[in-house]
Amino acid sequence: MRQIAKRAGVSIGTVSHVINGTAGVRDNLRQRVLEAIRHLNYQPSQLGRGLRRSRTSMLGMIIPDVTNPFFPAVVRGVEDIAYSRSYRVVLCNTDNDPAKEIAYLNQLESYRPVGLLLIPAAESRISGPLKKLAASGAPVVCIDRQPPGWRGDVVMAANEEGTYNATRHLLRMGHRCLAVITGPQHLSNAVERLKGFLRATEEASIAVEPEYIQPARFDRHTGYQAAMRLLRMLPRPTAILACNDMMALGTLQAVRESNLRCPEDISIVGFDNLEFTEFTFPALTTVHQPGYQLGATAARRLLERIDGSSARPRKIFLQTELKTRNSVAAPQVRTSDVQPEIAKHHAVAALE
Amino acid sequence: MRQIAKRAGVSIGTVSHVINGTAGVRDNLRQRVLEAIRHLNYQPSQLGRGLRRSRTSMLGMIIPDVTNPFFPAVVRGVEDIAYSRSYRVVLCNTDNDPAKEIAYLNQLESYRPVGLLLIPAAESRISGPLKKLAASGAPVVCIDRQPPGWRGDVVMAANEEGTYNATRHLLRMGHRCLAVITGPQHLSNAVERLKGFLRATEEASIAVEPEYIQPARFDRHTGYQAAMRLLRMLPRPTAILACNDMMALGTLQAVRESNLRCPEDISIVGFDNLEFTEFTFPALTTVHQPGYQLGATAARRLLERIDGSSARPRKIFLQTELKTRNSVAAPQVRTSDVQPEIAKHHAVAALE
DNA sequence: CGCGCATATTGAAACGTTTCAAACTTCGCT
DNA sequence: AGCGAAGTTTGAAACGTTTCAATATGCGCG
Repeated sequence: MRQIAKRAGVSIGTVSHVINGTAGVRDNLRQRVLEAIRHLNYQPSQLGRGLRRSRTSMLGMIIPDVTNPFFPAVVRGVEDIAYSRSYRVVLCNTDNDPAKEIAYLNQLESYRPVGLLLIPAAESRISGPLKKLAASGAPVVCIDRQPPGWRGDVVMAANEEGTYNATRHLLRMGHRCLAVITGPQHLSNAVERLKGFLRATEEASIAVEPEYIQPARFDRHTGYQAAMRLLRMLPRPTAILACNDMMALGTLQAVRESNLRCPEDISIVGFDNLEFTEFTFPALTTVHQPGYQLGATAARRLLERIDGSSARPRKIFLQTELKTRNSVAAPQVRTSDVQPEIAKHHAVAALE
Repeated sequence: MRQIAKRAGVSIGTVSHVINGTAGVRDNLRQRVLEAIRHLNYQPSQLGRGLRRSRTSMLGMIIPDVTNPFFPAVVRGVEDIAYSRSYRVVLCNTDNDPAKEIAYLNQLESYRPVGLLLIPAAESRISGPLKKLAASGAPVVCIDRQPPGWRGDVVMAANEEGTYNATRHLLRMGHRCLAVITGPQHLSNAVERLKGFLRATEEASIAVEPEYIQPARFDRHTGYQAAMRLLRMLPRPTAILACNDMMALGTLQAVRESNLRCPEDISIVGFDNLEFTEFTFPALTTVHQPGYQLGATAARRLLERIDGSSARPRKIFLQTELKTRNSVAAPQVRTSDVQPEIAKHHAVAALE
C-alpha cells in the first residue's frame, strides 16, 4: 500500500479511500492509484484490515464430519450464498467431539469471523461459549440440530413431520410390527424423528415395545448393529424405520447377512435421501431432507444478521418429502397380527 | 493483552514472552501472568499475531466441490493431520471454475496462510498464480491432479496402474469388446486412467475404436450420457470401464433404462471405491483409491515444507487396489469374437 | 481580488501482536 | 565491596490497514 501511494504520488490514506470509496477522490488521482494497484497487482491484506476494523470477511462453519455424506450438501449451500456476497468460509470438523468443538470455536473467534454457522456435535455443551461469541458481536446460526439451551436462530428440517409421514406410509402398507433405529437422543433432530414415529404409531393405536426402539449413532456401523439386534427379536419386525440413510444402509447390510430379503421379508425406510439411495438394492424409500437448502437458508439468515437485522430469533423449518422406492412392500400376511380388511389392502398395495 | 499486563503488573512484552516461551521469565511473574490469562480467559488474536509474524496458523485448501463424494475423505485426511499440529483448515470450493479458483487463491493469499493444499479444478490454468504464491513463502502441495506446468509436490493415486489392473481383470474374464468413459482430458488423473486402459488393451492386442472411448466430466449425469451413447453402438461393448464411481453410477442407470442387465449383458467397473459402491445393485467392482491417505500424505508433506524441508519436489503415488464385486461377469459367449480356450476360461470365471 | 465554503488530501493514531535493543537485576567472584 | 556476566524485564517499533481530525485546494461570489 505504501508502494502504491509512492507510485501514484499520493498519501496512503488516499489509496485507502480509493479502494473503499470512503471519500471523494478527484478523477486524475483515482486513475493514478488504480493504475498503480493494477501494476503492482496489489491485494489488500485481510489481516491488517481485519485488525483495524476488528472484523474480517470470513464466515466460520463448524460441522461434525465432512465425511458424513449429508453435510457436504449443507456446506455447499452455505458456500454458494457466502461466495455471492464475497464472504469466505472457514470449515472445521469437530469429529463429534465436544471438546474439539469448543477448541475450534475459540480458535475461530480469535480470527474474528463476521459470523458463524454451526452444526452442533452430538453431546454438545456448546451454548455457553456460543453465547460469549454471540456477545462479542458475531451472529451465530445453528443448522440441523438445536443445542440444548440455545435461544438463537436455528434452521432445520421438519424432522418430526418427516418420520410421521414415513411411518404412516408403512402403516398404510399394512405393517403392524414396526421398529425404529434412532439417532443419539441428545440430538434434537434425533428426538424429533423418534417423536414423529411414535405419534404415527400412537394414532394408529399400535403399541411399540421399548426394545423395538433401538438407539444408534447415525452411522452405518451402529445402524448395522442395531438392525442385527432387531432381526433377532420375536416377533421379528416387518418394517424398520432407520432415522438416517447411513443407518438404513447398515440395516440393509444386516438384512442381507441374515439371509432375509428386502422388501419381501422386511421393509426399510431411511431418512435424508442421499444421492446413492436411488442405486442401492433395493432402491431405498427414504425421507428427503433438503441439505443444500438448509445451508443456503442458514447462510442467508446469517447474512441478514450481519447486516444488522435484529428480528426475533426463529426456528426455521424446511419441508421434507417422502421418496417412495423399492425397499418397502406390504408385509407377508401373518393372520395373527393383521385384520382382514387390512390384508386385502396389502394385496392391492402389492399389486401397485 | 494490555489488561493482562496491567493485572499482573508487568509489561506487555513479558506477557508475550510467557505466552510464547521466547525468554526466561521468573516464576512468580509467570504465575501471575498465567493467572491473569486464565482469569480474563484470553485468546490471542490471530489477526494481530498473523500481521506481526506475517504468517498465520492456517492452511488453505481449495477443492473443486465438497459435494463430490470423493473429496470429503481427502479433506478429512488433511484436517486430521492439520489439527494434530494445531493448524486450522480453510476450505474453498471452486465449483471447477478456473476463475473462481484464481479468485479464491488470491483471497486466501491475503490471509497469509502458512501453506496451501490444492486439488486443481478442471481446466485450471493455475500454475502462474501458484508460483507467485509459492514465491511469497507459503508452500503448496497439489493433490490428485497435476496442473499443467506445476513443478512442485503432488500426491496422487497410481491412476494408470489402477485402470491397467481393472482392464486386465476384464480381459481375464473374457471381454474383448471394451469401452471406457473417461474424465476431462485436461485432468492429469483422467489421462493417466485412460493410459492404463489403453496399455492393457494394447498388451492384449485388442484395438479399441475411438468411439469406444467416450469423454465425460466425472459426474453422474455426463457418465449417464456417455453410457447411453455406448449402449447404442454396434457391436455393443460387453464391458465398460468408468473412470470414476459417479460415472459408473450413471452407467448403471443407463444400463437399467436400456433394459439391459448388469453384469449379464454388460460388465461395469468403476474407480474410487466410494462407500456406496458396496450397496448398489449389483455391487460395483471398482478400483479403490485411498482418499483419506491422499489428504493425510499431502498434509504431512506440506507440514514438512512448512518446517523448512527443501527436499526436491516429488510426485508421490499411493497404491490402488481392485475391489471385485458383482458388476463384472464373463460376457455372453459370442463365438465370433472369443477364442475357444478363452471361452472355457469364462465358464470357470462364471462359476467362481 | 479576496473571502468563505465545500470538497480533496493528508498525517497520525489505532487495532493486537512480536521482537529487538536497551535497561535493569541478580549473583558469583575476587 | 565492587565488577562483570548472565539472566530478566521493559519500551518502542513494526506489521498493513482504516479513520478522523486537520490541513490544503478549488471554486463561486461579492
